[in-house]
Parts: sequence; structure tokens; C-alpha cells
Amino acid sequence: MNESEHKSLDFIRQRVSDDVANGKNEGRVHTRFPPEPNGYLHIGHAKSICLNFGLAEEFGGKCNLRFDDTNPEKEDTEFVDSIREDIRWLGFEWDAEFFASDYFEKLYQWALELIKRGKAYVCDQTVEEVREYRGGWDKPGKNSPQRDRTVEENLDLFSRMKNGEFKDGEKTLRAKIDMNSDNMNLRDPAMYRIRHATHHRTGDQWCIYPNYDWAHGQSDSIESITHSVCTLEFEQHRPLYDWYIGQLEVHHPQQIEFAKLVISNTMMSKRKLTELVVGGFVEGWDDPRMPTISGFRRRGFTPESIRSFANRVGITKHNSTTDIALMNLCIREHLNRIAPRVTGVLDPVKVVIENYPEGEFEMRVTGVNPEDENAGTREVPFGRELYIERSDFMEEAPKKFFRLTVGGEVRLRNAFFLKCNEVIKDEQGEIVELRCTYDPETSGGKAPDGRKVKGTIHWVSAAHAVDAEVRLYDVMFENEDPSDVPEGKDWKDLINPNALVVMQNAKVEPILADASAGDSFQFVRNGYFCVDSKDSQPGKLVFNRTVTLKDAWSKQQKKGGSPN
RNA sequence: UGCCCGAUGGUGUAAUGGCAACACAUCUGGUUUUGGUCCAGACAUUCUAGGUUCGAGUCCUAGUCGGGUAACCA
Repeated sequence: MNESEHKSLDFIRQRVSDDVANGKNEGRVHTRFPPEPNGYLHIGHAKSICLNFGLAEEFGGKCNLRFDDTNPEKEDTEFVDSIREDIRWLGFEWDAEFFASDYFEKLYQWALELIKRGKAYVCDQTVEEVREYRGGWDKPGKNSPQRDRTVEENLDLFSRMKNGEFKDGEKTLRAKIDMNSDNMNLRDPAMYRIRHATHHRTGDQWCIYPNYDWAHGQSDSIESITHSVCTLEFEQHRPLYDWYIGQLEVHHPQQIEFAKLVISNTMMSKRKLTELVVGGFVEGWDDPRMPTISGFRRRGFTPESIRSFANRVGITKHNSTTDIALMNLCIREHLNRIAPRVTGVLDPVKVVIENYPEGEFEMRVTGVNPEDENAGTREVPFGRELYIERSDFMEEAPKKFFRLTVGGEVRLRNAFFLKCNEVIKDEQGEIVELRCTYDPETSGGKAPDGRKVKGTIHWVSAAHAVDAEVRLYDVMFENEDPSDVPEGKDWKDLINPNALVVMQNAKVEPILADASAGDSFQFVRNGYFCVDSKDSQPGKLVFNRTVTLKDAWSKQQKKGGSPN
């Protein structure tokens, strides 16, 4: 190792690096990503996925996918399938796939072993009694009345638990540790509970199910995991993790905890995300407003952008909140390089060019992506009637407004200079048409007489434009911290009503009629959009706005407008 | 009311006892046929108080603040 080439590693990579250097685990690195299949993966899981799979890649090791399916009542194969899909979409492939339920028999045998060694006992207490006997932070616990049952009695009772002789909640198997420990997890934790429920994989084969602590470390051990990375809330479980593995005298993985991802204006709690889906507040787990991986995918985020984000947020032990702006940066950065530029007019208003011959059209040739020389060119039809963005015209405009005004001149992107002569409105005073003239001498966007124009606006030919529905997405919560709910309010009251705004009458350039589901584009001056993978049809296009472009103009406007 | 963990700019991270670095955000300016991109610049008494040291963001002590934790969930 060259000291001068010391790279900046996060504390986990540092630790793994040290372990490898010291020959721990024969220099092996083996991680695992262990989701419970009770919901869809979200961006927080992406951080964990990038960490675990990244560790394996960087240290020449392996990473398993393990479904932590020890709670039959909440888990389902739908979630198993979506988890596999999401991990692969992110660009990772696991070395081996397991289920905690693969180990139910082994875990059972191990439990028998602990019973025989007097380290576990069958307890008859109810949930309430257990809580009472556990004591508190300030007061010691009391032993369960059944704590000193004989080995024979425990063996008999436990096998009868397994055989279904008892009802749910009637008995548990508990580890005999220390009812006086400072760490509540060590006050005789439950190892097994009775659940007469059908498991998504083992069916009705079992009616006793191992608790997390009894299953997790041993599963890690069986798979020869070297570094068992998890989030901070499991920190005080580590002594129990270590105790079980120590008792069983099997391969001992090292648990390491890091801070989970928190993003501003975003709800990450799996329970609450489930509530949004079940309660119909969103269309489903893959609703583009959701912080799920499938939601981001449908919204138009790329795997590259999410991996880039995960790498930028860092791995530490302190709780922090990452600004949602960083996500936006990551996706803009990637899409700016790869997304073809097209024109989409979200809120169209008609322009009639009075001095352009009726019924005539011409093709304008234009680049596909200024960031990519190899992207080539495309042709766009131009004619007498166009659609432009309603917000690109103002009757009474402030001085800094560089767009179209009455009497003012702007450039039509990739075409001509345009001047507005007259505004036509309907009875409600709504602008329905702008009568304009163009300067044929400015083809190519420059005037022979050298006169300059401040603004350039986008347009589509009215005769060629394709209708589209465009869904504009924004942050799901207006509050930076949506878990901070004001008195008397429900967290769902904080949902941003403008998280989705649908533009029904958008007009897009004809080339987009052939776009396929999932394709991403930059709508020039508007943002990045993708073809919705569920609702878009050949005759009825639907686009999702992935993210806006940075917008200095609207930012300036929000500041209260310029004093000219 | 114990036990465990943490604290570096508005935000997220780096600095492995030796010049507080990078990115985001914000603001200024330049380039530009996208108010995009790109380029240049601005933006910190490292929670507090003591101590060790030639030298402390880093080590020690005490405090302050924040988080986690008492499921037959994971």
C-alpha cells in the first residue's frame, strides 16, 4: 500500500479496507442486500444497494440478495419480483439469491441447541406481561415465571409450538440473557413467535417464525458474509447479533451501521408510502411522485443518475438531510449529455405569420444535441401558423422580459425573427391568436443588417404538431421535512397539491409521434421529459416531466420581479 | 431517565496530529440561436469551555445540542 496514494474512503470502506489488509476473513469481502419483501424499494434502498454492491465490486468480493422474509403477514411475491427488477435496473447483479425462509429449518435446529444448553426457554407471558416484566430504562427487569423451566420441558413445549398445538401469541421462545441489561434488546428477547399464517414461500409448513434478531445474524453467517451493513437504528441490536453468533460458535460477520438517507421534501417511511398507495393518494408504487425506484424510473430518472446521487450523498454515522436539488442535479447532468432536443409547447397559443404564404411549408434542419456532436440533425417543418408557449408572450412586459411583446421582435429558434403586430382575444379576454410578421432575411437566425434580438423562443408548426398530454411533476411535499407535522394536522395534509399538474393540450413536434415508452427528451427551454411507460399510446402520447431545466428567469420573477 | 451514537459553510461530504478541500445551493460577471450547457468569481472564527502538543477539526476532560432505543415488526 502506498501511503501517499491514500484515497478518501468513507468509514465503512476504510474499515473493510483495513480488514482486507489485515487478512481478516482470509481477505474476503462478502456483503448482502437484505430487504424485507413487504413493499417496493425506494431511493434509500438505492443508497444501501450502491454501498453493498459497490463494496463487493471495489474489493473484488461478492454481494448476495437476501429476502428477509420472517414475517409472513406482511410479505408477498409481488414485492420479491419488484425488488429483483429494481436492483437489476439500477445496474447490479447479485452473486447469489437467498431467502431467510431458506434457513427456517437450520434456525430451528440452532434454537434446539440453545434450549439444550439452557440458553433459551419457552415463555407463556402475554405481550403486556413481557413489557411489564422487561422493566424500564431506570428500573431493572424481572425474570419471567417460566425462565427456569427444565430443558426437557422447554424441548417438549417448543416442539409442540412448532407442531401447532398453541394459538398465536400463546407462547414464545426467548433467549435467556440478562433481564438487568442496560440494553433492552438483551432483556431476554423473543426468538420465535407463533403465527398461524400462510407464508409466501413456505406456505403452511411453519406456524412459528423467527424474529429478526434470531434470523439475521445467522443468515449472514450461513452465507459467509464478512460485513453486514445496516442502518443506524440497528446499532443497539449489534450486541444481540454478536451474542447469538457467539453462542452458536459459527462464522462471525461484522455488523456495521450507517445513517439512512433522508431527502428534503420527500417521505421515505415505507409504512407511509404503503399508506399512500393503499389509500389511493397516488396511482401506485410506481407513481412518478413516489420516491420509489420504480417511481423514479417511470418519472424518467436513469440508473446512472441514481447511482451518481448515491455516490455523492456519502456514508456517515450522523443523521443529515440531503437537499432534493442534488437529485435534480444528477438527473439533469446525465440527461443533458444524452437526451435529444425536441420542441414541446406545453400551453400553446397560436401565431399567424401574416406575410408567410398560406399553404406553404419549409423544412428547417437543426441539431439534435449541442452536447453531443454525433447526435446528428433532424428536420422540423415551418409554416404560416405556429404554436408558441403562452408564457412566451406578454402584452405588458417588464424590461427584462426578453420574449415576444406587441411591436417587439424575438427569434424563433432555428428559424426567423418574428414581430407581433396584434393580439386577438375571445370574449373572456383570453388571448387566442397573435398576428405577426416574420423577416425572411433572417433565416438562420441572424439579421443581415446586424440588428440583435434578446430572446429566442421555441415553436411548432400548427399543421404538423402532434397532440400530447404532459404531466408536470414537482416535489411531493412542500415542507422540507414532511415528518414534522404541525399540531392538529395529518402528514397527508402536507402533500403538495401541485405535485402533479396535467397539461392536456400540449403540442409537440411530429418526430415524437414515433417515440417509444421510456424514451427521454429535452423539450427545449422546458425541461426533460419521458414517454410514460403505462399510459402513452401511439395515437395519444403522454409525457412525464422528469425535471425542469434550471430557470434563471422564473427564479428572478419569484424574487419579486426586477425593479426594471 | 438510563444506555448507545453523533456534531466541519445555507446543504451534503473531505481533510488518517501539519495550508480547512470538493460538490450542491445562493449571488456576481462572461459566452450562448435553449433565461439550458459551459467558463470565471464571491460565500467557514470546524458546538462550547478547559487541557495535551512546536502544532488540534482531528487526541483527552467536562458541558451543550441533536438522533436512536424499552414490538411476539424489520
